[in-house]
Amino acid sequence: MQLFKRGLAYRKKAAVNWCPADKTVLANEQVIAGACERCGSKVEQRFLEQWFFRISNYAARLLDNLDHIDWSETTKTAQRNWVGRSDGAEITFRIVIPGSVSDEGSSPGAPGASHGAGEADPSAPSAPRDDRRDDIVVFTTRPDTIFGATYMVLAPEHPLVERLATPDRRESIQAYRDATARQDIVTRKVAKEKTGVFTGSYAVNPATGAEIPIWIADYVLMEYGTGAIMAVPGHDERDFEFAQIFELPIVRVIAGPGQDAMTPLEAPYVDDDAGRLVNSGPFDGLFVADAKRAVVQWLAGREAAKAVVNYRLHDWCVSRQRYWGPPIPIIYCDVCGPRAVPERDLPVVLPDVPDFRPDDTGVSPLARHEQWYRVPCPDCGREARRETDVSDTFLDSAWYFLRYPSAHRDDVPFDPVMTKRWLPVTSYIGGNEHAVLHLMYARFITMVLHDMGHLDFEEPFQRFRAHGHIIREGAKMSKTKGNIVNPDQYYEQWGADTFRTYLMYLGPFQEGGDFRDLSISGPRSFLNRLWLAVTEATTGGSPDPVVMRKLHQTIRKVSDDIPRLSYNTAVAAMMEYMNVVRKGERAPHRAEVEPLVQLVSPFAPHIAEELWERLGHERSIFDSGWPVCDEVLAREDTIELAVQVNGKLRGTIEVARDIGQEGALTMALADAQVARFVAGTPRKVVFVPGRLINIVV
RNA sequence: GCGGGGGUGGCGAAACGGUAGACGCGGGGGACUUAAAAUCCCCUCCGGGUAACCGGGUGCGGGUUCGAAUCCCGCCCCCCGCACCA
Repeated sequence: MQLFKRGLAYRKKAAVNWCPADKTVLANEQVIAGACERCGSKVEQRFLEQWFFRISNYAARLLDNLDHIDWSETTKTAQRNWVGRSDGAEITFRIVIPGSVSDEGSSPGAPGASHGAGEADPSAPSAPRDDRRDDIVVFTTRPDTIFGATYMVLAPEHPLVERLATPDRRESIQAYRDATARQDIVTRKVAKEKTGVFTGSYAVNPATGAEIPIWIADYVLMEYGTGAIMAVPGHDERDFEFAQIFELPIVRVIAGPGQDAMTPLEAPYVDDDAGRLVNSGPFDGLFVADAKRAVVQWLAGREAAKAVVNYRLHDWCVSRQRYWGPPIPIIYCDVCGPRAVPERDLPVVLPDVPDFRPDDTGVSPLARHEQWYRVPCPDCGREARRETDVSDTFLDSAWYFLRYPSAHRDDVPFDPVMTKRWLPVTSYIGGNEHAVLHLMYARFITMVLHDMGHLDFEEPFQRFRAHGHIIREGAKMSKTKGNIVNPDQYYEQWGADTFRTYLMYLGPFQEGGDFRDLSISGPRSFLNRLWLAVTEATTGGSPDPVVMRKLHQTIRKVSDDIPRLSYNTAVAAMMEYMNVVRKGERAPHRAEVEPLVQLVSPFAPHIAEELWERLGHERSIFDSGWPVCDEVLAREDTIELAVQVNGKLRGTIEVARDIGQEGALTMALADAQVARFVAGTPRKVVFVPGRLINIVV
């Protein structure tokens, strides 16, 4: 509702995927090769009035902020690609419709006949017309190639198509538009053999003055840029393919290394770093990067072009024609238009109805319940009706983290004091499949709430790390694929603590891998041995200093590893310590194992809590704090120093921790094994304190 | 096609440019036990050698360095995202 009031929520007609058998709208992800993922029926395209959020208004911020937040690089890259910034220009082309009043007497002839580039005089470009109604604006990232634009393509849905279609072409154009509309949204956007139809009309290339044919083709999408392109087959793969099929002229306007302006084109030349302009009048010889600016500037002087940034990011469609979901809180009044439901009437509660399934009309199940949707207009009191669509569940997940600390408040979504204290989220871990959905939506909603003054931060998650995915039966585990492993069987056989510890120990947290359950007995026996060590621990005498040293080294290691998400090495370190504690048959001292129970507690909380109680503590282990490494106790007095000769390991020597190079060299040379390889005086000695000494001979 | 992550024993994996394979699984041998479980002790990268040791070894080919799994250049393969976005 707040988005609506700020003009960030709006309604428009949009194409959706519709499964005729399941009678439901499908997400693009649920359409596999043009068919419904569940029943295999051929999916159709339908046009429905839907609610959208203007996330595209935030494209620049969603992109720029990525440079300042601590997220996995892979997730940031996915978001950058999704937002998809393109720097380019909009260029205006004048239209020439044969036989109409705007036809200025030219005789176009057949498409592609004699409308090549380069024959016009670019120093005398055609003057801009006052009447711009019939102009076509295209978006391009390659304004430098305009001298090679030999035809134009509009999306079949482009509103000017009807005007451009000459009488002899109308029928085939309508047939093509119908065929395009019948395609489902997914196959429409998949690269395939190019198809298209000539409209019969022409556009004037503002650089060359040439009249170039205007085609429609479904490889141009209405929703990106302006829905129209200038086609440069000499330097674009798609245009090249199209031009070959329909025998349209292909002109070279950029030459790169190893090919000059005369070499015939067998494939488009798309390198934009090394190329220089040719056949481009005053711009010949310029590098592409410079030409981009120069051409736009030149055309801008005649109001035929302007620099433009385009984003791939589309507005977020939030309407769902389902029963289960939060009803969109809007009331339609014939007089007042769409009105927000007054705050005092929120939330809009779903009616208790028996028939909540979608039907084949494509409208929401709620639209069948007149007694629910008929309400008076909140402004004028006249008869009005509720919106009957519900909102996308992603809308809820886009702000749930704001609600969590404030779940006790019934009167507001989130408590300002709690929000200030707990948010933004310091560390967030999730699947990378959310990189462009949940994580993008949550950032957008947070930015909006920030702009409205409700939050003092605009990024919800300071740090994000993506966990890996466990692969099973060749696929990522998922509920819809049915290849999940049910943890219940593991809880029963091994216990939840063992299973948790095993999962953390399995491998690097941020990488995935194939599922296998062969080695769960390792973590299990570790916990068994922990249990024995703690329950058999004595309090008499004093702890073994060697064991205590290892204990404090382990505290340091585990404390370092957990924030790095290096859980597998943390568990390994604890196992390693356990091997020291339970060496032989000796009963460990209590001081040797008590801090270990605390280290284990995040991994095996139940056993840790139980052992903690058996150690005589009355309060929970989770109130006990975290053990701290005592660096004095952890320090080694003597170390093993590696001895290399010419970089090859020839032995190790036991030396004082802080031994210097001189002492180490003397001891190393005294070692018989080392001496065998050292003949004469060393040419060079490399000494790495505490690590190794390398004698170069 | 574009982008990201990987390639190390029989397996999962460790390793600030500094002793490759920690830790665990699997395998082999042994102690305790009537027996089993649990526990405890050894061995387990490859080749040679009774052994001490020697040689080789981190996908492939080069390079930098006293020293490379790690850094650089050029390849090969696998996984994951995105993709007719002008």
